[in-house]
Amino acid sequence: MNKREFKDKVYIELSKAVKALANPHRLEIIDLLAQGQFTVEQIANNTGLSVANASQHLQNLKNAKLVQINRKGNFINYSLASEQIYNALICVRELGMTFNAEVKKVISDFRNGQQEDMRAIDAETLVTMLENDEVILLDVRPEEEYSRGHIHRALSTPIDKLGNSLKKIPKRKMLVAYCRGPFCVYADEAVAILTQKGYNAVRLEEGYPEWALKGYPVEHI
Amino acid sequence: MNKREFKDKVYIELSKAVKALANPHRLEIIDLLAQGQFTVEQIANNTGLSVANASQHLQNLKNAKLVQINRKGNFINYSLASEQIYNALICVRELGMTFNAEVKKVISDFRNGQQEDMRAIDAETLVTMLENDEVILLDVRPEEEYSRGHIHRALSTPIDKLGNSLKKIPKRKMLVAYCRGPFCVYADEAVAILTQKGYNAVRLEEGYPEWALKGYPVEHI
DNA sequence: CATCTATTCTATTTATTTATTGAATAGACA
DNA sequence: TGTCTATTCAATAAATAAATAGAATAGATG
Repeated sequence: MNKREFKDKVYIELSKAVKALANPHRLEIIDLLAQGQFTVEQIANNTGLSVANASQHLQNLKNAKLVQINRKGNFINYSLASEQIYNALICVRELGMTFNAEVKKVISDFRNGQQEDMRAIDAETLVTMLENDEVILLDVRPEEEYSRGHIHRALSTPIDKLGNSLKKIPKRKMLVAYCRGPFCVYADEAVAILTQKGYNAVRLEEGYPEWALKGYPVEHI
Repeated sequence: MNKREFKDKVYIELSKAVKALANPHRLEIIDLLAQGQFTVEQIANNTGLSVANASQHLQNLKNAKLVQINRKGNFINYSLASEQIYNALICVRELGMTFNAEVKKVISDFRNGQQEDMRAIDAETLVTMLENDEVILLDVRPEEEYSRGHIHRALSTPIDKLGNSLKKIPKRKMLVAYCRGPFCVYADEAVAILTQKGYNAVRLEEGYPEWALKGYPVEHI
């Protein structure tokens, strides 16, 4: 094997891993799987794909060793093969958000369209606020995802049942809502509703997976 | 814009950045550009591409804002748009090397093919050794790349003129050779030659760009 | 201004990727 | 054992990406 053959082989193999990530649907699937395991149908529903199409993309990710399966009864659950995969997604997200102005534009357009000034606080600030007991932290993801793991001291208030949860929440404290990550809009929706109801609410910049990856305190049941 | 449209747009834009990296030749080009700026022809020569083809790939990278141009006389020099791009490459490299066993295999096959036990030391070890004046550090990249920037206290001993350089190098000290990065074979070739001539030589795990990115001492002229 | 040359563009062919549909499969459970 | 069902496979069509070769361009230099 000469130098050129060696380099060709190495870069071709390397590009296979990148190609597995080089598709909008697969990026969305990885982002979703960072919350935990999901069946093919759940993945299809969450991403707007047909089941067959979702399955194909999952095969693609599985071949690249980025996801793994785990059979439970009649269902097959897909999950990330390792935390490092999410790390790569964060890397790629940084790249996209830094060098593709369009990404930033789409996000700010969407948030402005919601007619809310979506201020966000970061993980470090939240840690201090939680220590001082200044805030109530709301996990607005579906309950199932909360139960798999959530930020220490967060309450489960799924976005679609937010109305019910409000009764228990006093208005005098500041609320912080978080969800799956920067491209998940549950927290935005929650802040919009809460603000409209007279609460003082902001979103957390980080989603649950990033929070956990940074080593901040989490709880599993 | 509804939720689905928003997500579709975000992930499509995000995938554009990834698609720019999802090609073996473009990965190799990025790896090369981490050494500094190169003309289209230099890039073509270094990667085994035709000039027209290299130019096309460069346009692709330019559209994704990953590389920038800088005109000098009759030539156009391409360089990475920011250090962060190389960061993304490292991320992707980690992903590939961790989850694609084939990458590791190709590398070890190639090194074994050279009939040398290619031991390597890491940056931290080297720093200590340099402080204790225990080693001579050799930059075996082309002289031009050395002159753009190199590791503090390294000598320029380009691989194709290594024979000439040897006269000045005493045999009693250990030699450490480094080059462009993990997929560059100059350091391997150098270690093979040096060992064969009776020197005690090893390669540095990191290439120059990684060394610099980690904040270890460098020198520019 | 004319020429030279590094680079880019255009057109074409070939290869790869994606979505869709309907059929096939593999495992669970009665 | 047979049925049920979640998932995958296979075939096709449509879209996108890549390599090649030759023409075009833009800027430098005399």
